[in-house]
Amino acid sequence: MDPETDLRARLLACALRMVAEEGVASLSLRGIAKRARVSHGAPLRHFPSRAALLSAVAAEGYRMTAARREKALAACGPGAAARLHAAARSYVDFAVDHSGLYELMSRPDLLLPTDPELSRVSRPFYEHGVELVAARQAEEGWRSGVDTRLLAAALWAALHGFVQLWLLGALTRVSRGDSLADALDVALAAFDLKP
Amino acid sequence: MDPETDLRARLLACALRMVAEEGVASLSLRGIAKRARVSHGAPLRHFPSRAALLSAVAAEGYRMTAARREKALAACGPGAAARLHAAARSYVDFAVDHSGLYELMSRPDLLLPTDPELSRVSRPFYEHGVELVAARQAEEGWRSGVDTRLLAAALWAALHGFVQLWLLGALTRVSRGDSLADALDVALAAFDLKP
DNA sequence: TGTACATCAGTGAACGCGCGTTCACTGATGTAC
DNA sequence: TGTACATCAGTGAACGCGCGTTCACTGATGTAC
Repeated sequence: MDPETDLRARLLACALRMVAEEGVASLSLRGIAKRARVSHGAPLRHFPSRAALLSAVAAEGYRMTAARREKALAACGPGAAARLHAAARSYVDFAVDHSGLYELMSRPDLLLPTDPELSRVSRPFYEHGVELVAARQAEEGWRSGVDTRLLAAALWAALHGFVQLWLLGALTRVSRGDSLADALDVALAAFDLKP
Repeated sequence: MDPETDLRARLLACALRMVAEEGVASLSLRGIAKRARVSHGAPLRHFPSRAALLSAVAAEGYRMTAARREKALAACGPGAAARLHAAARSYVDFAVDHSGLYELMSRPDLLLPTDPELSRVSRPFYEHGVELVAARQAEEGWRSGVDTRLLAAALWAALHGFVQLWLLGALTRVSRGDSLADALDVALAAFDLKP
């Protein structure tokens, strides 16, 4: 906890700030070390490689987006449709608010393919999403004939693609206003994904 | 045309082969020059920078995917729904068959933001997609209340996200079989995007 | 309480790498007269 | 037909950069006796 001693936590905090401010490309070991006011070899005392450090940052991203979903679910109505919609909204909101971090999480070439911490935190996040889809199928008979996991994957894909286009700026030119929430709601409604 | 003299075309051909075989990361100026059996300074006689060369490669990618769509449209039925579906299928097929090139086309950080050739070839491709959506709306009253451009963008986003998940391998574990076409059809049908 | 020792986080110089780009050059080709 | 010149694609050495990682080290901390 002491910012002078817990260098591991400090490095992660610096990396989170850097990826938010300057993007994925700024995440070099040397740059992170410099930001943490520490010699450039020091990070390797806490992470075996750059990819390991970046995987830890990505894992933190999953924790953040999971927390955001929990908050959204706690604040929304009780129906399965409302809950699925709130979760989808929270996912997109997270990605747009933390676009650099989201990009890192989407770049397997920068992460350790088998990092245990990363799987431990990303898998439950995804499984929870599948459950939200299953709940809506069960409660409403929505898309009742469709394989739940494939439906969840397709929804995830649509959200992921939506975020990428939004970050590219391709959607601002397209949506009526500049509001992300409006554009997303219209897009979700077009696919019958809104309650 | 002469492979010994038209170095520009040769460089593009080499880059296309390299990105297919070894991915985006292999596309260094020096590597491309080496593959073309030419000194590492030679490419800069034909392209002002690495980003310019990569933009020309990406433009070729748009030409390829547009050609693929034309072929698919020529082979499919006459209805607007069938045509939209065929175009969507051809887009995903192209991305999966040329995943490295598709990744390059999706990486604006590697391309010139305002390359004229790239816009000249990508904009019509996208506009044609919008027209296919509009045609289905007009012919069938499908999603008739929804803004055409936003609907097209949402569809594009869904396809793009689908491809990314497929290339990640996330969908093979999810779909009933290993067939891309099957998974895509189920996903599109779930969103009422199939005829 | 004091001494000897082990541990280990962090240092900073160094290694070796590939990169994009620059630059003076060579040598072939085409053109003007 | 022959000479002088301009053009220009391609060469290869060099520059300068930032990178991940290695390595011998320092110095503080904790522990055993």
